[in-house]
Amino acid sequence: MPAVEEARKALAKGEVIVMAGPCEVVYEGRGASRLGEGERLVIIKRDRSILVHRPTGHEPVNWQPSGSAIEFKKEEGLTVVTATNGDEVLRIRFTKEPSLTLFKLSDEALFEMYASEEEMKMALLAEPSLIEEGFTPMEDERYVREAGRVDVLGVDREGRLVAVELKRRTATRDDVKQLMNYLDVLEREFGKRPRGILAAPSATKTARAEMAGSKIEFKCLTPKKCMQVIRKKKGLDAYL
Amino acid sequence: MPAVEEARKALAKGEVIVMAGPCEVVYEGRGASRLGEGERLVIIKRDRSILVHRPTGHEPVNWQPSGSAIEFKKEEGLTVVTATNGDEVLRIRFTKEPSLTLFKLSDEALFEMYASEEEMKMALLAEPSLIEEGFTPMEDERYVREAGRVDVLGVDREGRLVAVELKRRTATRDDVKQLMNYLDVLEREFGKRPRGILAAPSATKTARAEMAGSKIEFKCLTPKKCMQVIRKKKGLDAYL
DNA sequence: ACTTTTATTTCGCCG
DNA sequence: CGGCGAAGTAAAAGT
Repeated sequence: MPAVEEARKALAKGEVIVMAGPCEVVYEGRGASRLGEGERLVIIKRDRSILVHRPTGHEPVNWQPSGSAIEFKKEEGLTVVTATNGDEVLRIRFTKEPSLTLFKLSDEALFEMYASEEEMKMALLAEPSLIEEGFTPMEDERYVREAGRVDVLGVDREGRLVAVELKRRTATRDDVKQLMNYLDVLEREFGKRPRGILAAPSATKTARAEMAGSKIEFKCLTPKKCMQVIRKKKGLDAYL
Repeated sequence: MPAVEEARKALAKGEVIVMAGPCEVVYEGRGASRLGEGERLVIIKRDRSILVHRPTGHEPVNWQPSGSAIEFKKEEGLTVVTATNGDEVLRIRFTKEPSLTLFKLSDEALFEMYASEEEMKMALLAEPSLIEEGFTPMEDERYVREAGRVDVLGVDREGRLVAVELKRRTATRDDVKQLMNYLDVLEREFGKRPRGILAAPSATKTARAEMAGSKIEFKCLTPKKCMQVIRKKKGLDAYL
């Protein structure tokens, strides 16, 4: 079966196609690019995204996102692949017949990015100075009647009660309000309003405004930093 | 030959390796990620960059840039690939023996991004209003003694001489200075200082400051826009 | 659906 | 070499 036919069928069957061979590549769309003859890998995925990879560099030299219209043609005896997405066109012209490798891949797994909020808390408990010098955690996940759970409850160097709310991504105004809720309940319980610290990699503008108006403090804490602490801790544990 | 051995040799020979099979992927570095079992393509290039591609999505789910330390191992009978780059580690554990496809690719071609400056000039000559309404090009690449060449020399709607300098990328202060040079020479030649227009997709802050201080005008002109004009022109030519 | 923000951003130029 | 800005940014989250 000719390579062009085989590729069309494979794409229809949802297989991933890898073509390898000498080709010229032209892209025109938001920008424009030209790539002279050379040997590359062309990868076409089942969602009709396409990648052109040179033998070096971890980024594709050209590509088209998923949902592109992929066409396999023979033009003057040469195999041509075009991928059209709106007014953007990628055209790959193989100057010699490319090799064709097909892969039937099944992949339903969940991709989890970043350290989890749980891991961030572990890091914080292992290294309380991530919040501030002299911070001492007292309770992990303290249950606050009606309001829910405070991530970490502790005291600062001057003995003041501190409620810490952790977020693994940009903190929102809702997160600030939730922490305010905890502070309200804790104030009634202890007779004195605790400090409130929202620890997150960043905060939205509205969240910052809310914090400014309610005396809640912000502490920048990234999952990355937490991962470093956890790994350091692990390394230490392994050493001891 | 075992796949692990074969992969090592291929990498040493500068070949591009494509491994396909069910695997689990763990990344820890600037961030951290976990990807459960599923079938993926793993591409290892000769510059020791590595990509993990799921069957959909045009971006790799995990990767490591060029210059990573790539290791192929057998652990408890399973093939494991690790790529280490500084304190970043990518680990791919194949739960079944992966297929191994090797590609010997030679690619020395130049990659040209954007429309060329030449193409931008063609567009401008074909559609002078890209500069401003009433602009009329008079000379293409006018040689200015000692100073070099002005991209386009023309007159505006009020008959004033205009020197246009084209850049396909963000204009720098040096570009402004070059245009000023042309203006100086043209002023001596014509007895009157021409208008100077720098046409580029954007300008650096320093370039903008230099323009403000030297009465040089900026006209935003993108390669994309020029490509559109060229294509429209081509379409018209084909029609006539 | 549109806008804003993030990213293991990457990449290039500027200072 | 560090910092800043753009990218055919892409992709996710907020509005």
